[in-house]
Amino acid sequence: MATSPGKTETPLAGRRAQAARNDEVILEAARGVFLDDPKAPIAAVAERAGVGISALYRRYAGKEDLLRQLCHDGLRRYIAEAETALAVSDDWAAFAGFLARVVDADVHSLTVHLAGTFAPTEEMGRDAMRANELATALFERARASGRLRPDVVVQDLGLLLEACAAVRVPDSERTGQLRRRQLAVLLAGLSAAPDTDPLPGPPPAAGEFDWRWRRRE
Amino acid sequence: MATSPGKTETPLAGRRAQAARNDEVILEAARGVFLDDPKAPIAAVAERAGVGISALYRRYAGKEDLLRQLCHDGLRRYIAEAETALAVSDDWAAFAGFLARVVDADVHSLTVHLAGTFAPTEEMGRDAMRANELATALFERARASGRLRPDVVVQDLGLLLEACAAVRVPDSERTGQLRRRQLAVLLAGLSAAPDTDPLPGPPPAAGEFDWRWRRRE
DNA sequence: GCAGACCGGAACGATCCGTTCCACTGTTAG
DNA sequence: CTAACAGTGGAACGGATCGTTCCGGTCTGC
Repeated sequence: MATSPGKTETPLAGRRAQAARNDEVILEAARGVFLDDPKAPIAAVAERAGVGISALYRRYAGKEDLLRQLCHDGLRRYIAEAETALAVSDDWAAFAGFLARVVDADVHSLTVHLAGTFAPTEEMGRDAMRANELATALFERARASGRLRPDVVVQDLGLLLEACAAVRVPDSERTGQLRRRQLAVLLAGLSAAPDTDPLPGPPPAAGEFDWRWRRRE
Repeated sequence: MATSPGKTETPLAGRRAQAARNDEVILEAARGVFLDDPKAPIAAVAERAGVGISALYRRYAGKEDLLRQLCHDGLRRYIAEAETALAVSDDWAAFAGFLARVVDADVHSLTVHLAGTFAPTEEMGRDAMRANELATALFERARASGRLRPDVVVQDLGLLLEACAAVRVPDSERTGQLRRRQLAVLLAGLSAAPDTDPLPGPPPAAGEFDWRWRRRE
């Protein structure tokens, strides 16, 4: 809507423009709120966005709709970062950079932690598969670079991301710093070292984390 | 029931014995339930224990009381494990063994994740300080063994435990295995390696995680 | 000017949950 | 033997929370 009304060229005026801006404001507020607490009330989103509840319900059929949108956006971000990384020539740098950007953007909280709170669409299913393929490709390249210890598997990335997302302090900037630190420790731990013991237990298997996508609560 | 109780020597008869057994059953159920979800309803505990709600309220003044007890128990367990570890002569083995046992017992979920849901007692405050001292002692010994990279600090243990506690799959035994794996990766990451980059950002500081103990929600 | 897009926020109804209450039952002291 | 009673199960209650709806008001684009 609002694509060609002779005058809406200027970005800042009119009711239409205000509404269009609200689209973004609301999404950003929702991201902030649900990142912090996946089961926050929808009123918290409205408050944070500085709008009324109606402004939300005008855009989304219900809470589930909003959550789905948010999660899907996260998934797309994940895919985009992976594609960007795949264009990097240095195998290890591509891998490490990808993880750093995914951790920085808190994509994990946006996807995995929100999953199960809504009915996923088929498109999300396809995107999730594609995300897996891309991550696997990045992982294989990292492995080929020889800097990974031989007994890690792609699924270890799930544990790694979970570990980073679990770091949480009140100040969000500081949270980012600490997550980077955690990531560095984990990457060091996944790196090939001549004399370390092999990792214990059966490695995480494909599909072992799929339960998160099933309806919860 | 009603096995002629010549005396209450036999551990299995009588109302009194049943009640005494319930003490333990209830605590165990509560541990299981609140470990899984810190804000689970109290009725879930009763159900899991196979008792009525009254049996709970007969023992604890309210939910907060139960939570406090559980958390304090976890803290004591932490202290006990640390003391056991300090008796081990090999510095690194003491350190690694301590962490493994703390992770296995899920002490972190019992303490940190429950903190903030109740008003802590002064004794808990003292115990928390003691726990910190013991952990620091273990950490210093580990550092003295030369197997730790120089830029890690005691507070990194908080991140490490959080990372392990964040690993969660429906099957609890499997969860334990995966946590051990995560722990192994993290310990490898914290180990001294000749050519690694220093860890990024300011290291976690003392008191930076104290906010968890302040009242939440 | 006026139809209607857009919005704020009160109101509503459905849950959920902690706690209380009461009827019941087996135990045990006397 | 029996009268208290500790111990219990679970229904009932009251308060809180939250998703959603609804209505009255405002401003805009035509």
